[in-house]
Amino acid sequence: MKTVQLHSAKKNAVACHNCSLSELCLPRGLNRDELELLENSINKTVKIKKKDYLFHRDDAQQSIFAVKAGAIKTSLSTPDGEEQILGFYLPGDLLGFDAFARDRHTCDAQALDDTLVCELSMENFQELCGKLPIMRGQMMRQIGVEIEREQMLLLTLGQMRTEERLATFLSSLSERNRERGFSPAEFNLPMARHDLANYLGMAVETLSRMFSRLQEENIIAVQHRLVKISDMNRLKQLAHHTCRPASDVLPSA
Amino acid sequence: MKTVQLHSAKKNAVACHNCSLSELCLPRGLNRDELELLENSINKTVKIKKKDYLFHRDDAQQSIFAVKAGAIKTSLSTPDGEEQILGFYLPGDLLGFDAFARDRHTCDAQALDDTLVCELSMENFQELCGKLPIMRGQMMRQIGVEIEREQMLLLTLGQMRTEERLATFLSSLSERNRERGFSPAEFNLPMARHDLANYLGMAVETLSRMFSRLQEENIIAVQHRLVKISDMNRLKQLAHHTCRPASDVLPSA
DNA sequence: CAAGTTTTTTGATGTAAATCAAAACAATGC
DNA sequence: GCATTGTTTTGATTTACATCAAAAAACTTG
Repeated sequence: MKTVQLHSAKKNAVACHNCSLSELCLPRGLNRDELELLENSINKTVKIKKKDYLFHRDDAQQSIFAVKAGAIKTSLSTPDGEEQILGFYLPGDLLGFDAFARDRHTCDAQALDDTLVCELSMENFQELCGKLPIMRGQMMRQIGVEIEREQMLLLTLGQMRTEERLATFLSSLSERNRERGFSPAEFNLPMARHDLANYLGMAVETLSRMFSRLQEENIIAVQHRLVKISDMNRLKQLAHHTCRPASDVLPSA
Repeated sequence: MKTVQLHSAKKNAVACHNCSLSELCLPRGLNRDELELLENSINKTVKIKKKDYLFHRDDAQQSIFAVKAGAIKTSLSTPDGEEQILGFYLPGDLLGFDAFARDRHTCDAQALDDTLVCELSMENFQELCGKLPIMRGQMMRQIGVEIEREQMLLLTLGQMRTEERLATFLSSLSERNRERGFSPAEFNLPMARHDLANYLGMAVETLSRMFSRLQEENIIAVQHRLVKISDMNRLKQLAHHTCRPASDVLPSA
């Protein structure tokens, strides 16, 4: 349960320009020298075992991380032990921006599975941002993605009821898979029910019931962590049109 | 209800080094030339009337804004017209970072009252970030503040009961006032009940009942938008869930 | 592969908060 | 001043979801 020792393992390194995630990480328009500068700045393939922490709340910020394989969850916890999961980070996602306010992380980051990450030290991050405007733009874009993600979750927690929350989650995970060239209709959930329920602000029992409900309605088929979406249209309907109890059909004023 | 025409009004400008918010905006350690560069980059005192929009969702990002007087709310809305308020921006707060992901704003920003903002165009923002590492650091810090703020709200919406949510909100507004040299025990709420209820993810009626409850318990006294905190300890106890950094030391078990 | 542990699902019941309804209270205009 | 409109509070009722309880799967481990 201790934070993993980083700044290690260069073995098994894959150069950025060969990495399958390069389209996500690498800005276009870097010349040879700039690319080399970037490659030399990154500590490749740090390994984190399942349930180990990438960082803890109040840790001094060392780096920005990019997930290469596996999955990370970030969470805040309260003095009395309640936690709120803030995000799930899958291959291609960047994390660590939370520490910008105080140079210390504001949340915990724990591996949901054995995980590989690239590490960009803050020192190198600063240097890259100073020297390469393109890299700075790319980083700003990633920060924007982080802010947008949190805003969507706020909308979900604040306005939707439980079935809609799950439909929204499944729908956006499906969309994400599609964007990355995986099947949008069939995929494995990277997290346990407990974590997903917490993330979506509901009890595990409620989440389970909502899975059952979507299954009964023939919108999805679930077994364990495998989800098959059989009626994408209806799923997206549930996710988009908030089906208010009484009047779903409002006369357009 | 139209987005205000900006890039105007240099009249009534107050130079940055004379502005009462300078401690919030200005990084330390800028020399004469650097300060001048900053001052020339900023379009001062743009006026927005109550209920006008500073920007809309999908607007191309023109600028980063700093609130000088008044108040701004940002919100997301769903296709069916439900909205979720994401944040309230008071004097000294910066907003506009949401657009980093796509160069377009992801939310709406509306004035809750007649409001003054400073405007820093993205062009100048980029230039400052490139030329002045100190400014870049300051901006990164502000982005971190934004991320942290959203994370706290996620915890609030996901884990707390309604009374706790209100207690947390009042407690942190009080804290904010204290930090800025205003009374932590007596202040005016900058927003209507409707907006606060939405922000805190509850019905207006519930919010009203929670105000009444806190008043019955002699923790606060409210009349309209004026709030007096009569028992700060008990308020903070109720807001106990909230994890704040170093300053928040709770003496009780 | 049986025995234990953890995770997930299903069922019964309780409750916090939403919704419905209306009064009290401000703000605005003529 | 009184009517008009919008905001906030209070009360009665409903409900979506949490909680409690336990069975059923699914992973462990000897």
